[in-house]
Amino acid sequence: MPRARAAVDVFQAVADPSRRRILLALARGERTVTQIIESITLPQPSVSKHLGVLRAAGLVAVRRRGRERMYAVRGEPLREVRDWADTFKKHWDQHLSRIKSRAERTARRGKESRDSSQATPGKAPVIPPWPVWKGKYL
Amino acid sequence: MPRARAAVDVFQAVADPSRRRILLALARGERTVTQIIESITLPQPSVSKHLGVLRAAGLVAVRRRGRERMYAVRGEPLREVRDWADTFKKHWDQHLSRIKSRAERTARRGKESRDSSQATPGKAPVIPPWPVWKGKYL
DNA sequence: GCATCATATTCCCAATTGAGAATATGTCAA
DNA sequence: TTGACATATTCTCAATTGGGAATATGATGC
Repeated sequence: MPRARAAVDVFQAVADPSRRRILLALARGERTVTQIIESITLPQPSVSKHLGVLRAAGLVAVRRRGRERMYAVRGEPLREVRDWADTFKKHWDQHLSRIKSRAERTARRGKESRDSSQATPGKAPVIPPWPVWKGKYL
Repeated sequence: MPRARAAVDVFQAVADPSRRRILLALARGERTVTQIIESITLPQPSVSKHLGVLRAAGLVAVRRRGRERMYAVRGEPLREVRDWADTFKKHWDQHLSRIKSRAERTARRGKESRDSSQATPGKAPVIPPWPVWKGKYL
């Protein structure tokens, strides 16, 4: 019921592209906020705010060095993300073989009349052809 | 700079816990919307809407079976999530060893210029102790 | 102290989000 | 056709979000 806040939930924290870019910039080693700002084009307050979210999610660690702050990746929370996605590995392995078998089936019969509107009683494809719009699946 | 919409971006789509639960429910095989509703406690319109988002992200496939609809996981987009998170594997592998080596380096007379913020000569941990609240890092 | 650099915080705003209720669409069965 | 069932869509609402500008805090050097 409670909405997952980006300030706490790793998946939410990682959902923002700017934050992923920040993490990527930090992947090679510690960076100051100024260095991060240089690598990704984003105003300083935004970067600081994103860093705050990443900090709240435990994804970065801070250390003071003089008047600057060194940020470093703290990758451990990402393990959950990886493990979760990895759970579905079989589903993306299976995907191609499914497409393949479907293609073979379709090729064996000449033309397909209509697809998702009516499933053929004998063999109903699990994965229908997917409408694509702007490079994304609809 | 455009905000990533959940209806298109995989990371966003996966950021919602309810949607992750739906995917988990589908992980074992095709399910009807009603079956999904039964496995996760959430009102039907919410489930349908979440399924719409998952569909828009290419994470599920639909197939009609009579008056019901069978949803199935389409895991391929999750590969990007996994690969991205996997990029940081070294950061959770090397986490402890990094603290260790840095502690050793610093202990060996930390020449590292001025850590004017109370660099306790002897050990300056890269990762400060992390405040935890409700099992999450703050 | 004072000016300056580095970073964080606050405030405002438009857009997105997710829940919930009500309603609409579509399909089967009698 | 009528009615029950399965699912989707619409609408409203409150909360969250991210950007931008302005401002605040904090450390350094003179």
